[in-house]
Amino acid sequence: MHQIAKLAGVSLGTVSHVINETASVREPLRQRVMEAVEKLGYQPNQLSRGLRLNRTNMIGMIIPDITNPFFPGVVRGVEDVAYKSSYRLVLCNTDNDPAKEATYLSDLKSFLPAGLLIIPSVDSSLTSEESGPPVVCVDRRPRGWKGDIVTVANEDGGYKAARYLIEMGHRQIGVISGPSHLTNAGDRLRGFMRALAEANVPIGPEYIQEALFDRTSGYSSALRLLHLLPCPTAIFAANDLMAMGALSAVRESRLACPADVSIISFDGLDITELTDPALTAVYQPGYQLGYTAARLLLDRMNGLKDRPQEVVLKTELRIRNSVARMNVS
Amino acid sequence: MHQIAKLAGVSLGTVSHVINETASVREPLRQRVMEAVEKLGYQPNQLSRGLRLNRTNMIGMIIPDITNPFFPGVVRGVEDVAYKSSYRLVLCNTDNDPAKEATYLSDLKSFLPAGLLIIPSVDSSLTSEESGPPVVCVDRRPRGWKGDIVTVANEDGGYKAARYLIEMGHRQIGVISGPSHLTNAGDRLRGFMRALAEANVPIGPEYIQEALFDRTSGYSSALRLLHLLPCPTAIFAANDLMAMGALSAVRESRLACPADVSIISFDGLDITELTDPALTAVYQPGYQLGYTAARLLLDRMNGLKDRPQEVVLKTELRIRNSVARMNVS
DNA sequence: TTGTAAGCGTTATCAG
DNA sequence: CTGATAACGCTTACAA
Repeated sequence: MHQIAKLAGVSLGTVSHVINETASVREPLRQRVMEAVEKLGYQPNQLSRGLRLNRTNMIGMIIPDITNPFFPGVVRGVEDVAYKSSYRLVLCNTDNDPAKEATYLSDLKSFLPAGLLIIPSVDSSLTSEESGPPVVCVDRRPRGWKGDIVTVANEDGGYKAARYLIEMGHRQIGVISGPSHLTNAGDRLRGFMRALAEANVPIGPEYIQEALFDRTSGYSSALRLLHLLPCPTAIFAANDLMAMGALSAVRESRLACPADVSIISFDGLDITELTDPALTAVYQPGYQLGYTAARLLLDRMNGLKDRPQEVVLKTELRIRNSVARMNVS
Repeated sequence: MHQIAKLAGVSLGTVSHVINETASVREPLRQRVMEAVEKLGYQPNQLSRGLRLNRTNMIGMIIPDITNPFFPGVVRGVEDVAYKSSYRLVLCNTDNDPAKEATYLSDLKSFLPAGLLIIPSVDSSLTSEESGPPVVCVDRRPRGWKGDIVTVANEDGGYKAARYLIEMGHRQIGVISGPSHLTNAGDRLRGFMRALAEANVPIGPEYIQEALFDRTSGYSSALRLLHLLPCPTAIFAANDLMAMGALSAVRESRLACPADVSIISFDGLDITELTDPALTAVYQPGYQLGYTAARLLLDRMNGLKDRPQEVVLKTELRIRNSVARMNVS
């Protein structure tokens, strides 16, 4: 910036003024400055800029597992609205590791982002403080979180899954749930159990396995389920990754899906329509989730002062081929 | 920091010394300072810190499409080594949009990252300059790039795919290539063509479709291929996403894979072993790619001054069920 | 309309 | 061993 000022024969202040259009500068001067900017390929230093302004143009986002195809979908939703508003989205992946999440969160904050989007995997380290950038939680609710949040109707989604299984005649049902400390996992399970209870379908505790929302833990949970007697005729996996693991387990047990055991899932990622069989699932709108959260965050960044909002998006049952009709005995 | 100094009754300089262990401070003082740090929940401002030090503790990474499951794998590889060395990885997704890539690149740079990892989708905007943070390219080589780069043996991988198809008796072959301006797409195609030429298997230009490395373009390219006469008995898709699109196309054309048309792919993501049929593919080690690139970047950041390195990882054919043996007529 | 200078939160140099 | 103080690159009153 010094160089520009020198090259254009003006002062630092003036350079800043023409760059930020913060004061009307006479045309010839403006020209000279812009030329200098071009010639030197000047890029403003965001660090000093942010330091001065007390905020940068970046939106930070923390996701638990970049490897789970559900999250990239929500990231795309965020990206689309953030970029259009000329904010830059920077992503941090925590691997579901609470320590990583805490570190990334505080590190991100110390970069003074304009806003923060968090898919929390842990309760701590997140308190709706007044100071600092606006934060909106996405997909999961940390215990005691009182700020903005956008989620999907997990309880209702779980309910729908169970209803469908029951309608298809299943009475011996296994569940692969997500980590119990995650609200979305808990809600899905609760909805599922509610439907079973309403229909008087019993389910023993050993038929409810807790896994980690990833493929390998879904696989081993399914294996445990398949070794139970009586063997479940249907399995509800609380997300697609675990359902895919379950599918592998079924195959390796020399069973057929859905002939021997049906699988119903949660997420409805489009890749699961290519599996064998295509997975019936409760679809949740990942892109919309991100899109909505980002819009809300932008509103906050622009000074919206309402009381905290809670947006809940709908889910929808997508029937494909992984659930067979049972003859009720 | 002011507050800490005041609370501990010392000067700013001393606080800094204590925090960074940049001078041995007498124990009682040190104690007082640390207590103050704890009590105030002090987090150093990375902006000012970076401004002063002329570099931050973040590693920036630019990926072209977070939605393509191949990239999250390489991100994980990077993340693992970066985090262990207490660097923070921040990700930017460009959607294969050259403008976005340029913007993110220059924005990232102006945050003075300690290093930069780029999976380039466009040639421009990347010049191996002396100034600025070390940069290593991953997976694809921009035209004229003379700096560090780690890729996989794409040409050889393409060659392997064609060899296998030929060995299985296929003579009428279609190709769904990636965007021709991307080196990895070009290399894969070149290797593939070389094997065909060596085996005297002809292929008309209309049997080579260029698509965008995503599912929908893979789908429509496959449709075009399937309408040709004679219809290809095998299709090589230059990545898994396009192969999955091709699979959909085959199904919707009421053809069977591999009975009517075989598919061989490139990537070998683990989700493609659950498709129907499981996809035979040239596997490329995504995690290793990221891991290796990150190691190299760390070396550069630590002052390694060698001439630019070029690391090429091996690929490997993974035979599953999507390629049938043909009776050579 | 333009220039000057203070200050954002750190670190580093250099006296005391 | 500790404390002033300048400097990092930029924005913004305020003065000219």
